Amino acid sequence: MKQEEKTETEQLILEAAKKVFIEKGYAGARMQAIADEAQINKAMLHYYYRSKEALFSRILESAVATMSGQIIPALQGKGTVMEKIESLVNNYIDTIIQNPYIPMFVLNELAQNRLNFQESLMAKMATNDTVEQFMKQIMKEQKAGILQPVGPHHIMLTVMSLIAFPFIAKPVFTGVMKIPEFMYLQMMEERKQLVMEIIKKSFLK
Amino acid sequence: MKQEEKTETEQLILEAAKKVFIEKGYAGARMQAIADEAQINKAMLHYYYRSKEALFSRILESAVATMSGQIIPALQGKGTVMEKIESLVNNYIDTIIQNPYIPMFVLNELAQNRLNFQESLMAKMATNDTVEQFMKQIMKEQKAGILQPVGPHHIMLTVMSLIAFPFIAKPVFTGVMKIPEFMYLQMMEERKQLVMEIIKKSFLK
DNA sequence: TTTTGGTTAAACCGTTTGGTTGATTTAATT
DNA sequence: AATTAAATCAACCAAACGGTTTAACCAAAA
Repeated sequence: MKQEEKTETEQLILEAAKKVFIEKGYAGARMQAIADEAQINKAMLHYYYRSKEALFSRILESAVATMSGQIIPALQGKGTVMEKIESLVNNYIDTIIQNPYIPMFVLNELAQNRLNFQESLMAKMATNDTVEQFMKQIMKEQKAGILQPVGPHHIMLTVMSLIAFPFIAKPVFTGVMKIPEFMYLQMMEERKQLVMEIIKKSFLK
Repeated sequence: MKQEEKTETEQLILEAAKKVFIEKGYAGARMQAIADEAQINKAMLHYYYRSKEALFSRILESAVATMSGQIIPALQGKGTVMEKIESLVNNYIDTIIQNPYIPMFVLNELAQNRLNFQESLMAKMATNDTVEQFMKQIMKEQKAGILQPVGPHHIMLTVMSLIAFPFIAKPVFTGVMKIPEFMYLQMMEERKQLVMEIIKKSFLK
């Protein structure tokens, strides 16, 4: 067996852990539940990943990678601010439709700040000035009279709000308001266009 | 001692429980930690509130009451849709500034749906048709040509996104982006005006 | 004075937790 | 066929958990 590629069991564990950790959170997740989900023995979890924390940080990092993998490329390279935001909105919503629980998961861990997750994220951001560059581009286009003179932080925050919150609030729709799954998905698809209209009307001069 | 009003200890317990539950979530919260926070004995927790679940549901219900106490009144009575939204935005942001962890807490519990929290919320909504009435008002103003013809769900979702998400993302600002607390608060104050501008530009004809 | 109810600290209980162990099976190598 | 190392398992363990009980303490009410 090659050491480079993961064994089937390792993959099973990762997928099971992802499901359980995202569903229950770190404290609520049980190693036995992960083992059951992966249909393996509990000892295997510790055989492949030393501890609950080690396994968890793997899952958390892959979730962050999924998110930043959509955000960073969209904001890089050429193109106007609006073009980049449009790319961000489309890519991000598509990605999250397939992993709807990721935003809540990451924000939750960020809030609890288990073992300095905040600082490790900060370090990752520092080595990559994409966001900072994008903010500078916003200010440049504001001076050029293309964009409204609104604080760049507010613009970023607004975009993220419009994209991410609908997924965080998903249980409100499917659970409390009893809106069926397919209708919720349809709303999220419609949202790409709506969000862009909102952003353009709000921040374009 | 009067039975109607809570004893000092009961209040101490509730406040300690609120802090610990909101900080750590249900699974992560420890009864001993709540007792320590309240500076009382662990036995007292069970003396006043029978179990962890009972204590937790008290906290959860009060959090929901705080939120719906701002949402429901703002949407009732006379006034145009925009006037109601403006009242909602101002009241809600003011309330959440003082309880910034409530939205995350409630949405989190909704996502995990511990012991049918979703259904109990749904029942509470059904006995109060404020939201439904407000949606009808939106459609009426759309037919009257006051509002853009956007799905009422989208409008509600957009408003909630713009209001609630910045608080859910607070750790990103104060933790990852190292924005100081006072500057974050200042942003939230600025947001009342900005959010209304965005909503008016987006949904008013 | 006696009684009552809030309060405390500590010991205790049954269960569940993350984690370990040693033995056993599997699969590739010689 | 013999050897070896990786993979898997059931059983186990110490610690921590929510919750209970006990016994003593105290202030106010009866």
